[in-house]
Amino acid sequence: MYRTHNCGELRIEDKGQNVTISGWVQRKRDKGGMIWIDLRDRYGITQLAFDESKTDKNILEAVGKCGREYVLKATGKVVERYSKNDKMPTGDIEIFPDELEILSAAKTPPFTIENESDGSDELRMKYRYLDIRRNPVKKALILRHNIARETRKYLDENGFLEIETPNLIKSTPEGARDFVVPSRMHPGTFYALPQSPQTFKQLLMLGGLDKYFQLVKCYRDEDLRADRQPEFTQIDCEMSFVDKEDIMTQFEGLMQHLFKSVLNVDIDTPFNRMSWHDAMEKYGTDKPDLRFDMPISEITHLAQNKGFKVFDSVEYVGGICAEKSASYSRKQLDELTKFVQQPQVGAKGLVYVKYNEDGSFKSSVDKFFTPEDLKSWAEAFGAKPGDLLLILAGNKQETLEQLSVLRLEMGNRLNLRTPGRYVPLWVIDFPLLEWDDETKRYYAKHHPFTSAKTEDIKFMDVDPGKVRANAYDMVINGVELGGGSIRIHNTLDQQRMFNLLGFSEEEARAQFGFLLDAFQYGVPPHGGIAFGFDRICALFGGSDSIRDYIAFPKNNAGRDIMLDAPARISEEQLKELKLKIVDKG
RNA sequence: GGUGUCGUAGUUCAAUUGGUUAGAAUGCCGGCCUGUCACGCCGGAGGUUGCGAGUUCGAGUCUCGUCGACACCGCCA
Repeated sequence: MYRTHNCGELRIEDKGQNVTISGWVQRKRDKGGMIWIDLRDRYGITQLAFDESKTDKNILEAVGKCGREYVLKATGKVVERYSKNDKMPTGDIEIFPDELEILSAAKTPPFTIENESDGSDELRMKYRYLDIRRNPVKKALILRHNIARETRKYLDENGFLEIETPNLIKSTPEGARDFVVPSRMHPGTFYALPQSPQTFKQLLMLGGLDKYFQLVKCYRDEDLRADRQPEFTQIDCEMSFVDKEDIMTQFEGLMQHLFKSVLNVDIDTPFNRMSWHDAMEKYGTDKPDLRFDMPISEITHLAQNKGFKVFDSVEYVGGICAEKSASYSRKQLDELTKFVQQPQVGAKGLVYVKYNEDGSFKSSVDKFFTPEDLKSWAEAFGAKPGDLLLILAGNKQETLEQLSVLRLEMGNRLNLRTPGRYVPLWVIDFPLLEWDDETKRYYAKHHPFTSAKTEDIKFMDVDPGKVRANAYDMVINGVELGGGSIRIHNTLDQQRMFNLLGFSEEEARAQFGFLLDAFQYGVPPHGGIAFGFDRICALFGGSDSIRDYIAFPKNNAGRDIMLDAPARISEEQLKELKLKIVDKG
């Protein structure tokens, strides 16, 4: 037997028991005469003690060999410590082993297995199995497990069925790039890995299953980000005989349950709602962080025709008001200017107006504007003495986006993005379609199965860009956690949608014939939502990167540096698949 | 596809802005120490400064290329 107890559970009450524990050597302290080993497993650390004058010679010899991360099995009596450690749960006791077995020797690990490791990200990813031994990584994976368990519990209790859908499916032209898998039995043809089980879950509704969910891997062959992996997990859900309100209420409930059961945090329902249009105008983004307000105000009409060419020559002038920041130094303002001028942000420059405590103004454009002008701006911003106005100008769309980035930066600098505080929001009334200038056609903003708002259907033929969708995104603290829609549920509307997207009837049939056929056999009105499970984990864990919550993530370039994947395959494999590599890049 | 930052002992970083033998901490190895728990003390080993070219009397430092890591833009219905 390898253990009677784990390394985290023995207490003073267990004094006198004969126990066996197994684990890894966290640390060895040789004091001369006395030697201690901290033995670690998933549950904690227990100290082994060895007395050079009393412990068996063979055991001492084995102890001498032990280095960090050796795997040991130790049997002995639990004794009360002579000097206790109140920082450890097991700090009152230790074990004097009378048997010790080295189960596995270990090379010295390339980085320290401590809460604050000395290893870089790259090194820790290469040796991810060692990294996982560290408490922060272990905790993140436990958090992920807890969120998964509570998701299943809530959805089960609400009548949802977890149903698996296939991973080898068919490539579709819309949306993200597909990962593709060659078929051996049908040379020259390919499966695609699903970007989401979208059509399957709709067919499950046709199948009458009513309420479906799945914790499901999805795959998108696009470039990575801190919050984007090529394979990721969704909480994918669909319901029948529901409208938008039913779904929003149901999944506010899920989120409320997760916050309460996993973090013991109370969040209020119903969540606030904001139209996509308002979000873009007020915050420059469709996923505003509402832990702080600092909305964007437009002052184009106040700032133009006063002789300042930069403002006169543009479509849009607007900015944000940072409270109590008029005392910002030249250096800080230069930093902000540099920040917005980074190519990633792309602003040409930054105009500031300090609304001083004494009511006077100091700005970078004093040459062009009178104090009265600046006062009118301050009023437009709702600014008070002591506030700092930060103003950008340019093309409207781009400037709003730049202001949204600047707003988040100011939120960070002013510590307004409080960790542990959660402000949920539904963003609704998304445009159904997006015009693409390059290909001169509309694309579905969400996906081609999303229905239009009834009152906007009249614009469908005359001004499709104006049609709003029955879609909703859940945003918490500026993170887009999930989104969904009420689906189209009749053949005619679906065909009209494919038409708008430029599909010929034949193309629509070839791609989605099974769905159009299915729609002829009695379709319940239905809709659903999908959450980024990894993002929920990162939000709950307080991290910006989902990699910390994935056991074996891919790096920035989509590689698994532990496996060294992707990799070449053998000539035999290629032959079997009837594939030929023409250009190795 | 593009932009930016970075790359120096096993590891994390430094090197006075181009100048002697590239340092520190930590880890590792050896020795001492009977109550440690980030133990302590003494000693030791450890380097093709990612790789390649160039400028220079002289390059870790400057230039170009290349490879890699990270963040972002494009992309992600």
